[in-house]
Amino acid sequence: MQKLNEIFFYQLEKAIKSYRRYVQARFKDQGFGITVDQWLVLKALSENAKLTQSDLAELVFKDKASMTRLIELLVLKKLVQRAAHETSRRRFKLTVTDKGHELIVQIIPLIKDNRKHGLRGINFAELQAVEQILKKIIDNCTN
Amino acid sequence: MQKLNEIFFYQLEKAIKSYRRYVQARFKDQGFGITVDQWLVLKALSENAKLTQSDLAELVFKDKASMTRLIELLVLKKLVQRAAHETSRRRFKLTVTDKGHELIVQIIPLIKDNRKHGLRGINFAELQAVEQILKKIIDNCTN
DNA sequence: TATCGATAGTTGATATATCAACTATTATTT
DNA sequence: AAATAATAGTTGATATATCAACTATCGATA
Repeated sequence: MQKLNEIFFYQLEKAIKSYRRYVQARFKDQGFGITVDQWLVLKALSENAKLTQSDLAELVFKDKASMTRLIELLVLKKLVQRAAHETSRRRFKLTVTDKGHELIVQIIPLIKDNRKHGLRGINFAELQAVEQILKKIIDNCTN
Repeated sequence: MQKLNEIFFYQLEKAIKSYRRYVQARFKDQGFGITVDQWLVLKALSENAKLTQSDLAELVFKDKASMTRLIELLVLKKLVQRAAHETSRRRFKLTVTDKGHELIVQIIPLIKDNRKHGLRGINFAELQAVEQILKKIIDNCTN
C-alpha cells in the first residue's frame, strides 16, 4: 500500500476542513451569525424535538459539556428555547423558536448550494462508493 | 442526488473524527504525551528542516498564531529546538532534538499500525479512488 | 538608497473543546 | 422499599483555536 496510506488520512482531513471553512465563510458572508456546529444542532432539533443534549452531543461528535455551552449560545441567540421536560426532571425540552425556523428556511438554499459546490464533478456512484469506505473506516475506529 | 449528499459530508467528518480519536487514545495509552497535530508538525520538521512556522501552519490547516503556540509546546517538551535563522532574522531555525528523533522512532510503529487498523478491509484501488474524489472536494472548496 | 508593500512571527482577547468532578434525578437490583 | 447503579446535565480548570492588531524585518521598486 506504499505511500498512499500515509497521506490518505491527511487528505481526508484536508477535504473536510476545506469544506468546513468554505461553508463557514459563506455563513459569515451572508450574515448568518452561527457556526456550522450550531447549524447542525439546530437542524437536528427541528427534525426531532425529542433529542436530548446527550443525543445531540453524540450527533455532532462533541461531549456533553460542549453541548451545554453550544445550546446556551443558541438560546442566547433566541434560536432555541429551553423548557422543563414533560416527564423527566433531568432533561430539558429543547424547542426551535420561530426565529430559529425562519433561519432554517433562509439558510437551506445556501446549504444546498454548498453541498453542490463541494461535490462538483463527482457523480452519484462515486459518492456511494466513497460513503461505503467511510463507513468501514468509522467502523474500524469505533470497534 | 437524493439524500446522500446531505449525509456525505457528515460521514466524512465522522470518519476523520473517529480516526483522530482512535489515534489520540492510542497515543495516550502508550504514554506518548503529544497530540496528533504536534506529531504531524514534528514529523514534517524531521523531514524538512527548512519549513517555516507559516509553512507548518498551512500544512496542518491552522493559522500562524496557533502554530506559534503549538511550537512553544514542542519546545517546552524538548522535542524541538528554536534557534536563530542563518539568513533571515524574521524566521527561526526549527530543529528536531535528539529526544524528538527518539520519539519519532518509537512512535512510528504505532502510526503504521493505526493506519492499517483504520483502513482494514479497504483495498488499494478503493483508496486511490477515494483519494481522487477527496482531491476534487479540496479543489472545489479552495478555488 | 529611501520608500513602501509583503512577510514571519507574536500577543491579547475571545471562542470553543475537553476533562474530571460534581449534583440531581431516574432506573435497576436485591 | 432501600441501596446502588446509571443517566442528564452543569461547572471550573485547562487546552487549544481563531481573529485582529501589532512589531520587526525583508524585498521590490522607483
